[in-house]
Amino acid sequence: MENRNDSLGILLHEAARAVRKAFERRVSRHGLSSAQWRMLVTVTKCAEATTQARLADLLEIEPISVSRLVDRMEAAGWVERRPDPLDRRVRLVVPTDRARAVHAEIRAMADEVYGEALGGLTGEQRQALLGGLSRVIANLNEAAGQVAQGVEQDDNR
Amino acid sequence: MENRNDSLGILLHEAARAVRKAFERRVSRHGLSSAQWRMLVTVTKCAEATTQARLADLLEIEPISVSRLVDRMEAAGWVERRPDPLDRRVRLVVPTDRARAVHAEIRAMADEVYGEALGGLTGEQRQALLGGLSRVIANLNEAAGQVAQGVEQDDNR
DNA sequence: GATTGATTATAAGCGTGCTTATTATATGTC
DNA sequence: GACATATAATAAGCACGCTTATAATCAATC
Repeated sequence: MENRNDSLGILLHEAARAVRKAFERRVSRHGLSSAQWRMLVTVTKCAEATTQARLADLLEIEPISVSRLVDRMEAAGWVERRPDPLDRRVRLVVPTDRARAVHAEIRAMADEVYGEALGGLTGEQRQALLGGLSRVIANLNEAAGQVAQGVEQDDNR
Repeated sequence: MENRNDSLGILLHEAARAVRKAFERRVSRHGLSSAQWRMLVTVTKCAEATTQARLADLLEIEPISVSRLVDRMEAAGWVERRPDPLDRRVRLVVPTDRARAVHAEIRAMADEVYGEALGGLTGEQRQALLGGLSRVIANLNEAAGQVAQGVEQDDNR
């Protein structure tokens, strides 16, 4: 505890876990995990029903992870799966009425956790923290892309 | 590319994952995961053999998580378990010769990842990021401690 | 119409964390 | 010495991420 090794990796690991646990402690009476909350936010944000493949893209997790997360959330009554009349491969995911009902409440809890986490930091320091995190993500994702696709010519999007 | 909802929780989650994956990609030929590397650093730092309970405390994970992590690391030849002559409940954990041999090399890889992650940030910005993370951890751990105390008082009718 | 290749979702199995419960051993008190 | 309590390690089973592999369906081409 005293002489903690404060390397970037360990700090990120611990901070992410602390936020996750603080959120889950607060939301425990709803029985919603942090990963499920991320899913619920994303599903709700998409105005209409959403394919699991699109959810995997938005959440940046693998399709199989979406599949099992939706399994549990469907069992818990947070989302429903509906067949797509246009494509029989697809199962569209939509939030349940119950999910829509508690959305604002849980959103407020999440904001409360963020406020608690950032307590004692000035607006400038908060900006520096969030900006630094964004930069770290961008740096490493860029590097990952280069490694994955080798030395490929420039992207023409 | 991805201009997304940059809430603290999501940024932390993604940054921690990006660092973890960047590290594991680099160290993959050693077959050492990020969690195992944290364990190895901690075990090596403790000059003498260490109990699993102490490791759980240092790593801030549960004893059962240590037990299974050590299981896998023992099978992979990174650490050994030895009986404690003074207390037959205890199994002392020590790094193997092989672990000591590659320690410096992997340390360098980790530093490389951190450098890559922090690329483009000034020294001041890096300080702000690391300081902000420390503050977040401290804020939430303090809050968790208070909640734990409250529960203890409330729980006995 | 049949074949080929993508895409969508899922299955199987693993790593890492958790909660809760169990076993073996130490330790303090009568 | 016997008993109650605390501690060290592990077991069982779950959530959530991953890799690799498979079935069903769609789209395009022959």
